[in-house]
Amino acid sequence: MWVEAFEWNMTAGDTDDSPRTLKTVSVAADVVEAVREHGSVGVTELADLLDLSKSTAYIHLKTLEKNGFLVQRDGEYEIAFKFFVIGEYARHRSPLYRYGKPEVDELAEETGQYTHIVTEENGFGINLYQVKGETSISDDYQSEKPQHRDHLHYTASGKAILAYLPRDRVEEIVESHGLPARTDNTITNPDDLFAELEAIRERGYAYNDGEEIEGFRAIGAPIRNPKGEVLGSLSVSGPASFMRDERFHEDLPERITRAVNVIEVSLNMNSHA
Amino acid sequence: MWVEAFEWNMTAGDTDDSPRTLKTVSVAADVVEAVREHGSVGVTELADLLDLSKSTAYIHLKTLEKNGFLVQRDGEYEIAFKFFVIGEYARHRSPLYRYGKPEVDELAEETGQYTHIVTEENGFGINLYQVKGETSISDDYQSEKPQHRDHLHYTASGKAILAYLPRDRVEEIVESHGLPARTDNTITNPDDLFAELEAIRERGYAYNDGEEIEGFRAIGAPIRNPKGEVLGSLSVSGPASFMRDERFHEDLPERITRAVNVIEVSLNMNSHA
DNA sequence: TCTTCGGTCCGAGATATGTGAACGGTGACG
DNA sequence: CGTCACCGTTCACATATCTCGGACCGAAGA
Repeated sequence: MWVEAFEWNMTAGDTDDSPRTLKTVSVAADVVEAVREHGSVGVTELADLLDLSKSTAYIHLKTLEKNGFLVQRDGEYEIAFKFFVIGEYARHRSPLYRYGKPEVDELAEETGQYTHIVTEENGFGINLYQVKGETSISDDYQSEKPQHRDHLHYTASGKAILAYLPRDRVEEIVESHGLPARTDNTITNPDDLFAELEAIRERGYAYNDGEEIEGFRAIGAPIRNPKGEVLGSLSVSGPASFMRDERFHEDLPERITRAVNVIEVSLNMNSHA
Repeated sequence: MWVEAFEWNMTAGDTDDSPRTLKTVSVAADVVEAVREHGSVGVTELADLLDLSKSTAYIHLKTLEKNGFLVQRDGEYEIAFKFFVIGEYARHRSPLYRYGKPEVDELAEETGQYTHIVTEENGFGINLYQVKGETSISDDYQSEKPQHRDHLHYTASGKAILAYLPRDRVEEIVESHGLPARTDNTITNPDDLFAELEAIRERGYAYNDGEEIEGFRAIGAPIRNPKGEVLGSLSVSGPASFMRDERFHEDLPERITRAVNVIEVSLNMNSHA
């Protein structure tokens, strides 16, 4: 019996579902990530950052530049707009975006608050589209540093999605990404989370009461296909002072659910099935 | 004597300005490109597409998936939203976007027409931000298939940029990307282009009269830094019926130039220099 | 002028990559 | 119900390719 097969370098705990992967490409991915984190980097800087030899760092940067993923500005390498172009392509390809956008626009107009459409990828929430309503306060909230990828467990949209994902999928996500706290109200305990998700399923939509940002509330409802699979969610968020009483507990939920229905109908009609 | 070193695969004509590049990474880049072109691909399909062995195609797809650049949906691989996330990051990092957006919004509001902010990368125009004004016709124009990367020579914004790039840079661009025609009015001759660019410099802004889309006109003005380098451009476009007479020849140019000035001032103020 | 630091380039050796062939599962079709 | 065809997956091997250290070069600063 061949025990040798177990000698692998995988940082203990890694499930060994390992189709061989290309090391060079993974390094390149690390380079992109590093460049993104640091905004702009030079050759030596990157080498230190990733523990590569200068020559390796150099060759990687040059290759990524040649392929259009990085550009040099003032001698330093930066993320190229190619990512933006491809990203926009991916977004516009998504039916959720295409059919969701009009509803988001309308909801934002009506409520005057931040309105989002979110989907899930690799256990994170992707903020596919977001509109800042007229009444929305604080330009700096999400305007300078917009989070286009975020944890799912501390947003209304995220929880709305989690509530309708298979339980084992949620467990996987919790395990791999954890439940980091953003405020004192953030759910950080798996049991609490599952209870919350159950409540959401009973209610049909999710609340967020200061779990991401102190003083901010949100309501999010899942968008599902006929098979019951969740594709994403629609949510409205605003200051607690605005999200109160009937508006928070009746009007908005009703309005959001209606918008979701419209989106779901559009999705089904156009899903040539 | 090892002559073998000269056997290189570079498709004859390739200038051999060869900082060695990573073949594997370039293949991965090709894979991404292929997936984007085809929307979604399977293993065998990709192998045929790029003349790879099935196993190689497989390994590349898996690697890109593991690194988050591709996702599997219904068994086929697609572009992941990671591109969108990184792309949004790049966009928001750009001062041109940050300081240009408010002006674009305002201009679109005032004119009711499509308003764009464009920058250049690798000889192409990148549509950093675009708003569809209230009066803008035809939802399908650029709504289903938004071009976020386009040639520079047949748009007002593009020509405004070209006019203020160094001449040899423009020649490079023309040489590598050509001057493909979009309509009968598209400038397809380098000499004509350079004459046009000269006219733009004298005028201070660029016109587009049906060179991209029949019946569509546009005005674009360059956004420059104190050193005189062009960073991008601002443009308004609409149907010829709207872009006429004084509006086309005086009011709009004046209005756009004013907006450009505002942007330039913001840029300079915040360029901690 | 000398030093430092960053980017560029090279040869060599280790190893990660590309490949073809084989396997297993699934759906189509007779 | 059995067979075929197709697709994704895996393996072991030969070799092309990556990584690395070290050397070079030009610019900036002391």
